[in-house]
Amino acid sequence: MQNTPKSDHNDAQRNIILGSLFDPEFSRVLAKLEPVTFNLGDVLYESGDVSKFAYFPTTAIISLLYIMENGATAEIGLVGNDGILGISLFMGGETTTNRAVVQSAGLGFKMNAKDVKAEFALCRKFQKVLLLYTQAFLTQISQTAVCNRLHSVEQQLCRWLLLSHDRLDSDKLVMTHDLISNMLGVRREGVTLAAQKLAKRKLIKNVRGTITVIDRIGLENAVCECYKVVNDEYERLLDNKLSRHFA
Amino acid sequence: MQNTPKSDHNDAQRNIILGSLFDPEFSRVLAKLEPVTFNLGDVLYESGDVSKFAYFPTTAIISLLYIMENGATAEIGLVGNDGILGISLFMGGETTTNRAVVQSAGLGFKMNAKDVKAEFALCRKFQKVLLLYTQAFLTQISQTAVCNRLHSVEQQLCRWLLLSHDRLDSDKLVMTHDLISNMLGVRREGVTLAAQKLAKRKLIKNVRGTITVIDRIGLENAVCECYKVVNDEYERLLDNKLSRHFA
DNA sequence: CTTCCTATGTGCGATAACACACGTAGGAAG
DNA sequence: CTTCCTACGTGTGTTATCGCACATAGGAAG
Repeated sequence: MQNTPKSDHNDAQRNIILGSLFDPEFSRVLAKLEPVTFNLGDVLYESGDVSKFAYFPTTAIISLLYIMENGATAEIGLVGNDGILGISLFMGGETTTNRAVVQSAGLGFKMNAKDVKAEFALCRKFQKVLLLYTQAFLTQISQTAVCNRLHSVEQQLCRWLLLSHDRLDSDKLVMTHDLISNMLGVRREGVTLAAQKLAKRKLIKNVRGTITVIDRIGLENAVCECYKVVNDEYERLLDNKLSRHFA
Repeated sequence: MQNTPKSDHNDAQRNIILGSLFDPEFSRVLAKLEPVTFNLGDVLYESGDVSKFAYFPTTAIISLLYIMENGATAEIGLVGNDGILGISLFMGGETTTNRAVVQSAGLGFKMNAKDVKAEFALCRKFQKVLLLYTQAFLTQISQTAVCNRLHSVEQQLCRWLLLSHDRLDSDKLVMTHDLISNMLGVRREGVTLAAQKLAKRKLIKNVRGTITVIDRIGLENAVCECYKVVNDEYERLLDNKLSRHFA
């Protein structure tokens, strides 16, 4: 079980929750982590599932979706190296009403539900950062609600691209319009139209199966205020230099 | 300062968070509460405010709104006797990005921010119920996001009426179409149209400044699934017999 | 009873997003 | 090179909601 080489240690710090811990807490938490590879489309939780694990992405992005009875979907929020998947474990509810899907393949770690709860109860710093993250995530969801109500598909696509870009190393988002439309809860054609407009403005490059960010600053100028509200709150609460703009 | 007569004691239990506590914790918490009267339109927090108090409504309803730069508004969620206003105090963020407005006048209690934090750290049961409530509230916001994305104004009005009705003693909602439109983030005319349709179906009565629920069951049949998702989660997490349907 | 403010009712053109249909093209597999 | 699946592009008509304009009516204050 002594499988925690130096590389894992460094990788774990790429996750902001884990990276906020110091020894001896960090080492103790690290000992309970297990590396995970997330593949595109993997379902980590289904609505109502009692999960055995919480997940700490480092390079992957996980999307939380609500699935309607008629099959329509809409994204609640997304989690990358800025957070943890499995809030309900330490909040006490055990389950949520969402599905968690891997939106962008990558790496991360998982931890037993039991260990998460134990550390949450035991370690002040761990508890504090998890609660702060939960508040930040709450802001993300809130702004998703606002944006869904008041903004155009094009603006929402901008916001979504920026939130995803912030959580990736690359400028390439391997992602079909169809998948994006499931996240945004709009038609595939709507995403195509919006992506074309952004491409025409030279903000992104739009080729089969991949959207490439070519003008990050331009995107930030094009997006609605919702992006900044969420980003500022993540920085404030998690001392998070997530945004490349401020990096 | 010995102003905690029997009536206050009973009133406090009407709030589900407070009502979930038992002596001696309940008495200790009660001693730190101060009765409050909430008047329609009162702003309890502004976006970014560090509040000195958390609020526990008993008969009032508080609405959390996001205000856009251009003045447009949209509701994130609402809090009545089922919850607490001031999640950011114990989550650690101190402020939120929302405005808290009294949507329906009534009574409740407030508690010093310092006392809230102290009790949260000290009292396991208090901490537990607050975190469970926060998860329930998170579900409410999530479903607001979904509903904003996928459902019609009429369905959203149904949901909003039911959520409000659940948190009131009366069948009369003292509320103009204009105010409702601010909550739902739609035009006043849109609310008028939707309310007329519901009135035509004999689900509500619609007179100047007041909407009266006359067929609760009918409304529950007319509403989208979002209402039930939220309601079920509140019941599951808070053992909450809030819904009159199940009362 | 009259005035006047506010809430509601209503109509109309504009727009964004929808549903559906079908054409085109990238690129892996044979 | 051809086949074929999938992703993307595009057109048409429909619908929900918007923005604006203005008419009506409840009801408190004088």
